[in-house]
Amino acid sequence: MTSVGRSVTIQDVANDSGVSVATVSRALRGLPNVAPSTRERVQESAERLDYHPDPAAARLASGRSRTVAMAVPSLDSWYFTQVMAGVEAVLTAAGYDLLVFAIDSDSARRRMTQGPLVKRADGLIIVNIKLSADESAALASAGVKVVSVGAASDSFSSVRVDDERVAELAVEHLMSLGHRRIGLAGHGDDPMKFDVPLDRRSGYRNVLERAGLTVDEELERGAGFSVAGGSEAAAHLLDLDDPPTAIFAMSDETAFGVMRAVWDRGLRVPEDVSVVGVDDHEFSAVVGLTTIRQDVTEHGSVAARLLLDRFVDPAIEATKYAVPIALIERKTTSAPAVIRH
Amino acid sequence: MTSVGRSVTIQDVANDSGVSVATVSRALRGLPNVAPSTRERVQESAERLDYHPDPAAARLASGRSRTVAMAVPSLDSWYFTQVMAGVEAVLTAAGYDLLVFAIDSDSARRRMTQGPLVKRADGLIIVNIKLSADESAALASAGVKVVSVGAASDSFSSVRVDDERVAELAVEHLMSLGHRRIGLAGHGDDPMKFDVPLDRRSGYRNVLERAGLTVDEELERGAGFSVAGGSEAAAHLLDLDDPPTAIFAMSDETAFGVMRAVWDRGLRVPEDVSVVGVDDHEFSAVVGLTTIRQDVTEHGSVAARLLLDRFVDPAIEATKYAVPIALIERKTTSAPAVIRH
DNA sequence: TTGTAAGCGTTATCAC
DNA sequence: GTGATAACGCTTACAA
Repeated sequence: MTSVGRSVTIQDVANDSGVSVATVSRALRGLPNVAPSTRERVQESAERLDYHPDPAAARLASGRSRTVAMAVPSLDSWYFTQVMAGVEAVLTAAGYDLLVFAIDSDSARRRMTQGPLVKRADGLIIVNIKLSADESAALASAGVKVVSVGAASDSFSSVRVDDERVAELAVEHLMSLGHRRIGLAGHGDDPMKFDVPLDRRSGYRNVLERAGLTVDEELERGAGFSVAGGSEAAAHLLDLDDPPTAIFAMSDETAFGVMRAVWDRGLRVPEDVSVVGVDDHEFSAVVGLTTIRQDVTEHGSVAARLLLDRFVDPAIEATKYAVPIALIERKTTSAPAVIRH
Repeated sequence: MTSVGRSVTIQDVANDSGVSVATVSRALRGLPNVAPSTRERVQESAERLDYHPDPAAARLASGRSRTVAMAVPSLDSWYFTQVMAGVEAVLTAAGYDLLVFAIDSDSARRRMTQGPLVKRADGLIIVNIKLSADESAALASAGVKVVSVGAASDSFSSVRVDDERVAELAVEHLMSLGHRRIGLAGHGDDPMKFDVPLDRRSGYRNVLERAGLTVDEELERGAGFSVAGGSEAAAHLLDLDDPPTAIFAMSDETAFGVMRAVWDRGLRVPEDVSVVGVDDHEFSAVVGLTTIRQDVTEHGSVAARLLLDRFVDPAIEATKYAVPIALIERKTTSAPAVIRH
């Protein structure tokens, strides 16, 4: 229980151990060219005095902050916070701190690339955010390393799944059960900034086309990767003159919304409508949702690791890491009960 | 697109606007004693040069970091991230940054009160974490303001719900439907650090005792406020010789796990077992879970606001803010189908 | 192997 | 109302 006031500085440790502050700095950071006996003495002093280097001073002198920033479109989505959990665990183990930003407006977006953020963090992990060339350049020139989760990029490393394949797995599964009229919930409305939905739509179309079916754009309905979005999209699809017998939702949360809309109409899943999601959300097992599984936490831990690697070797080349996926069959998909029309 | 290298400093702005750095600092921070014309000129220069003060330098000189840290037991819980969303929104609006820590080990806990964290943040928001006297003292002497969400405290402000009342509402509802044998899922196993479960158990017992029923400890089963915890607790309760006809789960996530366990046994909700949760999770409406609603995001925004208030007036007294609650009746509760034994 | 000292970019305390 | 200038606590050449 220290008294209020000035805290222990490197100078205190230097005095206590009878060496200069420079030596203390070297000793404590494990730099070479320090006599073992000296290092030991310094460490002992630091420990006894409960010394902790001031991060702001270190940042000012060295330019490095041992902090990484993470930017997500929102904080109330399961996916984003799950990624964050993966990021945090790896960062903490490496002695880095995590700064979190929700990028939900243009001003927030500007703050990410221009504002003081670039001086506060050595690296930036963006999730489901697509950087413009200017934004990338600004970050690069400020010396901020970037790793992207969700969206690919040529200028920095990224971790994502093969989104076309994700959709193909889902739709192939539905087709194999006999479905021919398959709805799509979730191709989103912001293609400028985020291309996951577009890739998944491509995968969806690929399978239909390969099977010789014509793509009916009426069956593709935007949704916000959220429960509400899924409900809205499904409501629309089910009101069609010729409604789908199955719906591929672009996330499990979207799928939950779809299921809700189905139930609200007095229909049953999967008897009347089959549903497939993506993620393998914690609740999917509870409600028996068939889904395309991906380890979301791993997205985060891999991203953090790629970033840390980049810190130790800035010359390392940008990689595109693909997380594995798998179809998990549960109870929301079955053969269509009736052949319609 | 600036070139790589040194960024714009206060000196550059000073040169550009023809005043000293001291004046620039004053002008830009809105301090008094600056001629309006000067201030305008400085602001114009800063804008044009795209100047942003270095947070580390400011922190070093002023002692304030315009950053707050948030510590949660884990990042993969809906509750915590929802609180975080509320915190982030308020902080961002006030120009503060958010540092996130998962406190899932003793070393993480130590880092929170001793390590460099205290030099990185002006304030700390803890969620469902109970500080020891020593920890509180350490934080206080380091000048870090604390606000607690979930756990109350005498030394700093807190925001929470009336947890006894939460449980009472839930159990009274069950009793009014005719249930007499009511299970409790979730009183946790870490009473040293977190007293929400204990208060909820008190509320649960209060209602039973008021009704003249005897409390059967066999019906009280720990659970980790998670889906898995709920399943485990429910499995145990349902295997009792005289199983409950209803279960009060301490969170919606716990309730989902309870429901799963009920279904796994071939039983139905609510026909065989009624279930009530707490939170009003986004998915509760989807599955029709009866619950005690609380605005979780608001927990976070209120906490952040209390902290910011404390920054402007450190002498402000510690308050205990109680967030409102309400019973939301849905489809998981009904009268017990059979009067047992 | 160790010490000296010059920064790093601000803020704050004085004078003026 | 404005300007010097001394901190703030550390890192890092450069010397020794």
